Amino acid sequence: MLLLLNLIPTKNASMKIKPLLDYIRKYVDLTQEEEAILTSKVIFRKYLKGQYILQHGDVCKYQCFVISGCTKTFFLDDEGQEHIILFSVEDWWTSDMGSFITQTPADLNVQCIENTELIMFPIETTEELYDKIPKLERFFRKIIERGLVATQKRLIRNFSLSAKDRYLYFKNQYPDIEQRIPQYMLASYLGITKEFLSKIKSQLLLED
Amino acid sequence: MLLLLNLIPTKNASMKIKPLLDYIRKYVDLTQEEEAILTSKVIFRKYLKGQYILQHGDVCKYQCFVISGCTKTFFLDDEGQEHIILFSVEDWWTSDMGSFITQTPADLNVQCIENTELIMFPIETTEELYDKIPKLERFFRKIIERGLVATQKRLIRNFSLSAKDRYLYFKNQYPDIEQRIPQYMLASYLGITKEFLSKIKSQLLLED
DNA sequence: AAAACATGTTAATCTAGTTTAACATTCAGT
DNA sequence: ACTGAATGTTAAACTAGATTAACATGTTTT
Repeated sequence: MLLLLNLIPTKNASMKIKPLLDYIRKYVDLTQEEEAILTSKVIFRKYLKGQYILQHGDVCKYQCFVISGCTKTFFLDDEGQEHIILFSVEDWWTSDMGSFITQTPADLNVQCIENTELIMFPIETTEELYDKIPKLERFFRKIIERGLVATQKRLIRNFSLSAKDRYLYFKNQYPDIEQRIPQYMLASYLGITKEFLSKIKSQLLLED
Repeated sequence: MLLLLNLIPTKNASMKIKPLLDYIRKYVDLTQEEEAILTSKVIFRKYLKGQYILQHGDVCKYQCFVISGCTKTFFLDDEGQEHIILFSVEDWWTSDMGSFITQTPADLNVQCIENTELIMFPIETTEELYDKIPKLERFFRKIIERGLVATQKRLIRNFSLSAKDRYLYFKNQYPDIEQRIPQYMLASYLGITKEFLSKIKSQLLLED
């Protein structure tokens, strides 16, 4: 019975793709035909907690939209230290853009820290999709613009805020994410050690 | 005589815009008509050393391509400390993308640290330009993708490299820029104090 | 040529954040 | 219920980089 249901891809796909279409609608208006073309060109996929969507050294073949779950994007420095640069939850994107646009081996790793459902845009169909649906190119331009601004602001925060203020900013900006991830991963994201994050939190508890 | 020459805008413009057209050609191929439309929609402007192209609090109305000269993009933190996030020289871009895309007051300042010649893309004609020349939207998508990757890599470097290694990276990546800017600005860009940069440089001199 | 200002150096003291290591706690697997 | 692995806390010693301040050099302005 379950197997049978899996043989009806369009119905299945049209339900799963809803979060993405809702998201796209905030930026551009697609016709029903355009939505159908889009649906036919993307890939739905589930990963289990711990699985890698992208591994350092592999060429990044997809830009991924997260339907459910949570991923961490990180790299390992020369000492093998893990540095998390992004958590992606529902309605966020993940990939190694550098690897994707140049089709060279990735510096970054993307690993699921929860069971995760994704919609993947394969590199082979991306240009075709832009040609067929110029509005999608506009959409991607806009979200990449926003991505650039967000990254720039993060850079600024790292320059100008103390570790404590970066933690408070994160807590305030993404109140739900803190509950979903281990503290040592948050410490890595904030650019500090887990011990120091622990110290910051106990200091904050004393303050009020 | 000089005045007379200035009355021939097209010829003037067609000479000045060459560096931009050469730059665009690396990403997309424009027809002669498209190049002419582009030329008619952008603004050429010169600034003197010290002048501001954008000031914190103003809404950013332009994305600027640098033909000659050098600008610094910076912000002031709560203590009034200046943090430089970008130097833009020939063939680089500058603006406050966050302010530009949302048309809200800028966090950033852009100031010329040399006499600087720019080509400015005004916000009012940008969408029109994208509609008339979809290849330009592709062009901007591509350069913004590259901008995002560069910013992300800078974030990674700030997390994983020591001040010394960040300095060496800069020196290696932009050997000519170091000669054009005062050390205290480079220190600000690297996220360290000018005194510490001075120490790093004297340490490096001792090393070999 | 002097004054004034911008930039650079050196060195002492200070601090934010790291490292190490010992000990709790939580939670999954048997 | 027991064990081991993953995660979290605390505290001491340590280090990268900041701060302050005194002095040096260079470059505009008058």
